[in-house]
Amino acid sequence: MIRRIPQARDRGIPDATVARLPLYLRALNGMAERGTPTVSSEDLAVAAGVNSAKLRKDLSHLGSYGTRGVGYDVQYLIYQISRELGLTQDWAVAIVGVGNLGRALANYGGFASRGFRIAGLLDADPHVVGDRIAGLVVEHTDELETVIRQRGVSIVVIATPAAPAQQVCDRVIAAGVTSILNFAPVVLAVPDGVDVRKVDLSIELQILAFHEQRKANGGPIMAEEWPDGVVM
Amino acid sequence: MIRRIPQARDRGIPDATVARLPLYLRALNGMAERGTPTVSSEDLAVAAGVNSAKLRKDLSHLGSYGTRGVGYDVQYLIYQISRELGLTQDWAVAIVGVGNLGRALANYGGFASRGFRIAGLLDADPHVVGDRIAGLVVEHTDELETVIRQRGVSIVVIATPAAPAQQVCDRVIAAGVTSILNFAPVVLAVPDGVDVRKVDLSIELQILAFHEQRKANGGPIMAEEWPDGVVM
DNA sequence: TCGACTTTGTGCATAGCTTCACAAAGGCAC
DNA sequence: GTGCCTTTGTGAAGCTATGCACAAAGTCGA
Repeated sequence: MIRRIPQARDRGIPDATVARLPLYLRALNGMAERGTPTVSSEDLAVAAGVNSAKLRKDLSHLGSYGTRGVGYDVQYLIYQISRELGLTQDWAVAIVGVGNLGRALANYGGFASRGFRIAGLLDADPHVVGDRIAGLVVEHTDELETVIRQRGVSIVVIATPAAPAQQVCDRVIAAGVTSILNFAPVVLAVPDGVDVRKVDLSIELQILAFHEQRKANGGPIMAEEWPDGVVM
Repeated sequence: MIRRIPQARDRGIPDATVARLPLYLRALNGMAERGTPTVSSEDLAVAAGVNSAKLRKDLSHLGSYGTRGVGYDVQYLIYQISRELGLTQDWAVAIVGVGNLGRALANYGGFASRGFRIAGLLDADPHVVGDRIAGLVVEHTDELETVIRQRGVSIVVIATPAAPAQQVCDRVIAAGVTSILNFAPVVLAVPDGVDVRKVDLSIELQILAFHEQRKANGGPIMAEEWPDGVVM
């Protein structure tokens, strides 16, 4: 039926693997810049901060792209991972909410270099609309649907406060978007078929605080030896 | 070295659970603001976007704080989760790197409300040093060790570019910090006993792109049914 | 007090992820 | 070609996380 020539086994890549592919890609790009022609799973694993067996298993899900006794060709592996992640095509991204975070995202260089093109910046605040940020003029959120449809936006970043996030979410989904990156501190309700990924800055700090508290209390072993405290 | 004593009465809370506690906490805070006195695991699970059995199992790791037939007392559960996460104490946080992202973090309200006090903003750029952001004056990174020691900083946020991140990391560890939140796109090398959590904005987009590409290609179900193509 | 009803806490089965360990595969020297 | 060396790719084992299903434990009205 449909020919998928370069891709014999792109079925069912585990989520955990997909989440690590960008990590490998970054490590590989660093090696490519330094002119390294090939890399072993051991070296790449160290550069990416993972176990080498895990790395090999991850890569085996993409195909058999290594050479036994030698390792992986850096350029070829970069291409294969990029293709698997969909980074060989151009993705139009819109950022909704141009506060501090939205500005930081708009100016973040890590997007453009990986095939993500910021196609629109939108905000509800008339004082922000018209500002020029990272080469784009901020538009009013009234234009949300128009921007999405006319510029082929397929990924939307929500960087608004918590309150308007769900409404923005509903609107972009109605406009056909099925991939959302959410920075607002709310759980977005979305229909099946829509992917939401969430980044929460304060959650990460809270997880750190948990571990820090453990350390301060004399380590994880002592904790269990505390007597039961006052119970309500 | 860390002793691992697997004990029956182990108070070790699974990492997956710890990562969800802040989520529950936020949902509970919303309920507390609306004056809700008690909540069932079912309702709280919906608010947090998880399965109710998972929520109950997570909470059971903290203790038996619910009442059968009734649910959980919102205020009491907030207190217990906060205490477990270490949010009942005050954490002094320093942010290194006051670019767009550092500014966004400094102005982010979600920190102060959870016991995280920003005790220092540092940058290497003399043009930025002296700026007043979120009530603090930006200091030069030369002062890093002084700021950490004199203000009791126990958590450091690295929001610098990739290049200086490892050096900043080394210095804060040398100054006694063992919890680091890293926004720089590098894998930080740290000794045992130091916790690093990493937030990478472009990785999240790449994961979204992967799934978006899958959808565009006819969905993940069809993929398995494609015949094997040409293999290199 | 009792019985109907609600909701927790958890045993258990399952699914998914990680790590080990090693046979298979390729390069290289001679 | 042969033998040795390196490194991949993967079967299998072990570990962690998930979700079902239900007994236990509590509330509440009569």
